Amino acid sequence: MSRISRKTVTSSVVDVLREKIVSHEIPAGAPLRQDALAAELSVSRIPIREALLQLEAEGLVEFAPHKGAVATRISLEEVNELFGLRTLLECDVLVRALSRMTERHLQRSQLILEQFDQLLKPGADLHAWGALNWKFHRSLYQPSGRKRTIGLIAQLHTNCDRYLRMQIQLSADYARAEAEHHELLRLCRDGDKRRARKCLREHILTTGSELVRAIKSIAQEDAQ
Amino acid sequence: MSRISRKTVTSSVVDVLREKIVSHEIPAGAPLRQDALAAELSVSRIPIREALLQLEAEGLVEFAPHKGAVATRISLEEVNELFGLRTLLECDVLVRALSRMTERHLQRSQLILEQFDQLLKPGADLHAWGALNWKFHRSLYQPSGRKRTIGLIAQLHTNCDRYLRMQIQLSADYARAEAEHHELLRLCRDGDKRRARKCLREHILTTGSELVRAIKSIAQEDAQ
DNA sequence: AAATAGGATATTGTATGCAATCAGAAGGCA
DNA sequence: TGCCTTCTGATTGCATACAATATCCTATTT
Repeated sequence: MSRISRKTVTSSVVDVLREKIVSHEIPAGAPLRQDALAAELSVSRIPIREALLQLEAEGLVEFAPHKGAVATRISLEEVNELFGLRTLLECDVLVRALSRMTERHLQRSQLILEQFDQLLKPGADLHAWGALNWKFHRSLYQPSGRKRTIGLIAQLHTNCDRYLRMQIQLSADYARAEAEHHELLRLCRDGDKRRARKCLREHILTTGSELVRAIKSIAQEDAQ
Repeated sequence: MSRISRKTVTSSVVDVLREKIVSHEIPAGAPLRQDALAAELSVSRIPIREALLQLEAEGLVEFAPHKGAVATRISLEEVNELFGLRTLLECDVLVRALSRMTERHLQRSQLILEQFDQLLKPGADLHAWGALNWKFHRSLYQPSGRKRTIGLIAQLHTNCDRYLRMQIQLSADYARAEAEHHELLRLCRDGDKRRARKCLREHILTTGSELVRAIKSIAQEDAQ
């Protein structure tokens, strides 16, 4: 069942670096020295370079010829753009998915939500939370069959996660997200396209604006 | 003015291979042997590998570990999805751009359209046509300031171009596109968001469905 | 003292070579 | 014959080594 899939060194490096960047272990703006990373991960620079190229495509890294890679720094405008893109793409694909959604799909999504409930208590393993969140959203979109769109959305989620993890004050927002997930799934079960779409739209946009607000307040504290 | 920008070998290889794929000199489904390409372009396999990774991110190539890269094969559904995505993203970004569009922007777009007129006569240098087409669209979207979105759209255009070039019977469709471009620019000048959006939407969607129709008829001929 | 040129050092870009893996053919066994 | 194993050639993945470029420091000049 579980495919053996020989992992290449490069793909492992991609995963490690992605997590380091999304978790801010590598902070935004930090230069990514190939030698240093190679030594740290005990590999040569080739897989490091190839990994950095892939991360550049994901928007987590910027490459400058002969100067090296840097973890992308993002502005408030770009956060807005990211969440705007998510709204646009996810609402579209959700509506398409609703036309083809079966009981089976709904049950799968329900199961993921139940895993969520268990996760929330111990107090926020952010990595697991982000992964599950994406899994839930993806589960809703998959019946649409729009693989390319879903791939794009996946990248947007990775980027959004990175900034969501800047917020320390979690419980309130995550509880809200949790409630909205249940509401969304209920509307999908009812097949109410219009309301489901609206619910998703607000789910994404409020998350985005909460984030922007939090970042702004952090920035103000720093300025003092 | 024009930055010197030392081109790396890798970036040249990316350009060469992209053009080969988009122009169908490398046909869909063809395997891309690293050694062969390296020999052909007189470089080592390293820049070839790195180029293939970038092209994978652009959706022109698929990489399978230990098996190598293949020029992506695309289905009719995916063509539909591509044009659907373009519609969604481009209409959104156009509306945003219209709020900030100045006379300067309009003039720049106008100039590009004039270059178009000259191009059409000699009889379709497809590469130049695609490049100009993108330049015109981008010019309309740039005032939005949505860099990330525009980047995504750029990739979609590359992919669409690739399939547009399957159509041999050009003049009719390109003349239509040409007329629609003028119409679109006029509506932008008027600041008529609703009509401009609708015009763009139809511009993209009809191009897409014409393409699908053409591909279908080709496929039918082949089947006989 | 400020600015500039030059060179030393750090870092990236690319080539070459070897190891790991895959695909297909040859051969053994039921 | 049909199926599984083993081998061989082709191909990719990765490490090492070298070349090209950028960056920083210093010395020199004005």
